[in-house]
Amino acid sequence: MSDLQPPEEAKHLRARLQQWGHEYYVLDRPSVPDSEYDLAFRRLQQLEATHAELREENSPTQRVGGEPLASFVSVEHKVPMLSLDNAFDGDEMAAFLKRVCDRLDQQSIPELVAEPKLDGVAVSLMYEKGELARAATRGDGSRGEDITKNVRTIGTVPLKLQGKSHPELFEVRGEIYMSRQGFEDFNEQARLRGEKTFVNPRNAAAGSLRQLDSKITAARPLVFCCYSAGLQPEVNWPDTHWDVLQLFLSWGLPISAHAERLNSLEACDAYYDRVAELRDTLPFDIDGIVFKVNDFAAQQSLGFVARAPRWAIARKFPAQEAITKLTGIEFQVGRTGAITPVARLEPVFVGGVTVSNATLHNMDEVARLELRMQDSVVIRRAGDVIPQVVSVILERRDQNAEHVQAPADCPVCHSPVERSSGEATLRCTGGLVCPAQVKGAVRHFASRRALDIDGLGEKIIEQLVNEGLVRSVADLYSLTVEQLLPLERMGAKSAGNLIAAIDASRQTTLAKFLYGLGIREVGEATAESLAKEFGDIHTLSEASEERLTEVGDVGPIVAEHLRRFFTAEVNQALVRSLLDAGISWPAVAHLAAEGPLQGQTWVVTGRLDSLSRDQAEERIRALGAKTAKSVSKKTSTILAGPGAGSKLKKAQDLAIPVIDETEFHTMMSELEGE
DNA sequence: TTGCCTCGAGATCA
DNA sequence: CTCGAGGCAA
Repeated sequence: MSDLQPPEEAKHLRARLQQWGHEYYVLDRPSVPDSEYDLAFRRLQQLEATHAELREENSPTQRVGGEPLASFVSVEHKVPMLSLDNAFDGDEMAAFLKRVCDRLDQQSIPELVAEPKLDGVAVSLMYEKGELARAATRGDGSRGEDITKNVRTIGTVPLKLQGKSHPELFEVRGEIYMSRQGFEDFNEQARLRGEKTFVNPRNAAAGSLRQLDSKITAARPLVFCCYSAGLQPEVNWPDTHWDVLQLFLSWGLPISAHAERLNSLEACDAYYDRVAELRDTLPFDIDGIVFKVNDFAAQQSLGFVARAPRWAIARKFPAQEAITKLTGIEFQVGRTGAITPVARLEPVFVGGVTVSNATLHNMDEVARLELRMQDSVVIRRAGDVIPQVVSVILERRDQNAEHVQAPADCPVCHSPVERSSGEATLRCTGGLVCPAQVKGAVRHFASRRALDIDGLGEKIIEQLVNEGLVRSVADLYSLTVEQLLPLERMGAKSAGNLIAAIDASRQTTLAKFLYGLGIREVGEATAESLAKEFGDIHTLSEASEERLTEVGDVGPIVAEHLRRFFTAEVNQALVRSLLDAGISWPAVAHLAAEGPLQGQTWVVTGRLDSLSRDQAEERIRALGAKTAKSVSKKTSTILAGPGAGSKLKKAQDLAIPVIDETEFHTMMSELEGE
């Protein structure tokens, strides 16, 4: 070996280490003793240490981690990482398959690929010229974080693909997880060292990936398993999902050992039952089975809904349940005054976490459960996360158990409670008199998506309101450093930072401001639409309900909430003082002002192929027209796709021009060209 | 809703 | 050393 020149020797060592690593981690069948691997590994380290020019990012030596990062960088997913629709029982599974058949316009079920759904963290790996180029978290689906350095340390992730003829660039998606054994062993070691332990393998995996120091990640027993392609080449690529998995496998990318092709509902159910049976004996946690339509052409014709493909579904295992005791009920008052009963529970470990609270939503739910104080209850972690009280175990009820009383007045400010007809929720009528509502309003106002006031967290708000320093969001703008200093955990530095953050929030956007006001039913999207449509707060605050309804996604209910908000004296005063405090925003060009379609009102209905209805409306509004959801005699034109129903009929009755998608595109490009 | 990581800064102790 | 805030993931 030593008769080789260093470059050749390094190359040679890398090839061998890569092969041995693959045998060890992926195939689980080492062909050489650990000692031989270690020897070669150290030799390579030595070579790289003495010959800087021989260092490589994807050398096996990089598996031990490198220099810590200052922060994670945000990266874009060219192909969005969507989530999957869930099926919680056999009926929903059957309904999914029926939808697939209907949409494909065929009688028989297309071939499906099934595999267990690993309970870990989803990741995207980009391979460029056969080498790992980038690894990223899922994030919000369109942007995630670059965790390449951490992922490089995971033995089962190939740094270089095996074989030849890999595409120039492609993306592998999969799950990074910790095996049950790895998790137990790690915790055992941590306990011995007196360090803190993880509560479940999933959190252990997620936590390990979030380390800025990849050396720490390297010491964690993480495993990778891939389940699909993301960005994929257009030529020289298989036609089916299954073949892609086999191709991945041939390149050394680990795939599920349990993947199978299935052809019927019965086969899917049988597969599900079989894996469910196996679940406890598997070396890793799973939370269901994923079924995907195998053929890419079929996938393509099925397409997507909102944030999930129509060609795949996750059939979840029944949520884990546990029995515990209700120790009390707390009535929480939210920022709109809504009073929510929350069950306080004796802590129980269920589905990997300790649950001690569960929302009961409203008094109807309490009645439905027939819940009484101190009852024994069944708790479930529903869907993914939110704990639910499923039922009461009546046999264990104490004879004298007290009924749950709805509060007659607000538990915080003692204002009267109202329950409007048709609504299940109780509401405190205190408004700004109620400290709980003020705290909620401030928290919302300061939140990231609203005015984004840094450093104004829960505890500080609590103190500000309790001390009487803040009675409404407007009071934030007259706070001084001196007023803040007496608060807990508030030194000169923090106080200065907070005042500066509040000051900075004066410069904002109309949409953020509107959203921050916390008007009922006005979320980010609606606030954005309103800002675009009206451009300034005065016109908006004086707009009639009818005028408001003309805005996309504002219906009669939202319009009424808006009207009610802006006609209330307190709110007018609030807006005035906020503006007086110097809150301002750059003028918004409001789109309805001009454009070739000015004065027209369009309605979009039916299914469109090349774009969503919302996108079509967006495009229409950009040309100056308004869009509405229902047809009236004021409607100028209706864009109708296949499946249009009553709206199309009404348009025909009223003799309103109807165009189809093709005409629409022609028309739009002409007008946009002007 | 819970659990995890990271950062800045206040609190505490030597 | 500990706490609070903030961000992220399921």
